[in-house]
Amino acid sequence: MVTVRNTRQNVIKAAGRLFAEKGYHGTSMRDLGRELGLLGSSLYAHVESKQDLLVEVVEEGARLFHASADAALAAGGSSSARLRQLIAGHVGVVLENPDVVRTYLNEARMLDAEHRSRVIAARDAYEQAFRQVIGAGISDASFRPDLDPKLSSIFLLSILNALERWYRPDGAVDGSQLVDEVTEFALAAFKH
Amino acid sequence: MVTVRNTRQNVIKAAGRLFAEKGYHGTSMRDLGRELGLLGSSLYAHVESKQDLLVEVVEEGARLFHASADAALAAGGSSSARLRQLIAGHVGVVLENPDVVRTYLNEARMLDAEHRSRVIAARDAYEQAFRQVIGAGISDASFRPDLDPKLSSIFLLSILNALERWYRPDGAVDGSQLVDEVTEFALAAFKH
DNA sequence: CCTACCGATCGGTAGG
DNA sequence: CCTACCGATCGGTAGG
Repeated sequence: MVTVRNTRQNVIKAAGRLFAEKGYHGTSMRDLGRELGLLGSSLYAHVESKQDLLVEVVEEGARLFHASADAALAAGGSSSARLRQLIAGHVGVVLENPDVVRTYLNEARMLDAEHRSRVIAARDAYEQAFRQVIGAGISDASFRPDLDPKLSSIFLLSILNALERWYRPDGAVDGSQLVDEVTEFALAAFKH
Repeated sequence: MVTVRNTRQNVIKAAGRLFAEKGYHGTSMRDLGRELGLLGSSLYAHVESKQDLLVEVVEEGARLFHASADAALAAGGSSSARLRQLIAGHVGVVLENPDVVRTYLNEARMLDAEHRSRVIAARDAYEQAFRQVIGAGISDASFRPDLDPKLSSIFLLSILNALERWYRPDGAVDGSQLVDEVTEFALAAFKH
């Protein structure tokens, strides 16, 4: 049996796991210490505060989604191709980082006002990427003209953000099928 | 200035408000007492425990959605008419009971295992109502034949359950417009 | 619904 | 990362 020293990074990772599972306020520093094999008070050698841990996890979530949207838009292609990339990227972020994503989506509201408003700004920017691609698809007649870019981006993101609530990788649907199903559903709603 | 005595019902209502806003674990009995103008300890004249309050709020949420689905299916009509009723009913429940719904959707996982499994069963039954109507719509050729009833009911419910996260009644979209927009989006995804 | 508490647990610190 | 704490707050109770 090997006993390994913890790093700041794996403390943050374990915090994401517990925040996702039991919520920020439902997780004590002693819970987190137990998860890592040390005392709650020892965590302060790695982080400044409990809030600090939440900030780190949530900001990682924001970075992941931002990077995904960046890559999707940089890939170029038709508006529907870019929309497909946005969807595939989002599903990938959710499936590969379930704890970070759950904390990002459900616990960000527990942040202090300053950090929370930065998260809201990041989410708005992310939603703008979806809205612009949908708007472009309407302009070039890929999508139906009566589509509302704002509402339809919210509806699509509602589907994508809810994945964390029900999708289990050991179920009947694998990751690439999931991308296909969400994409087909969205494009069916968007087309003429 | 009048000082009114509290009832069990308005204690539960205030609990829903705070649980929705700050989360179950983020709300103390003293917070709730302050909200009602009494001491935290005085709440125990109305309820047995803090968990008891969560149970009451969450079970009310389950009842509201159950009643909505019941009414929608009892109204009869074509499969797409029943789907419209399910959607309108769900939106109505969310808009008229935002605190109860937010607690039902976000805090039910904080319940003890026994109550939580009952909530999960109630959600499954509710999802079944959507799934059956979608299945009927596929059978009678109202909806496209390649639609997956299970996944498409989840996608539609994702949109409906996310309303609590973004919709504000003082915004640009009113309740009946919201029903129309969600309905149009879903039916566009379902049609041939 | 208040007074007066209870033991347990919370986030966090000093010093090593 | 541990020892040994700290004051504050937690859910809850006895008795009125």
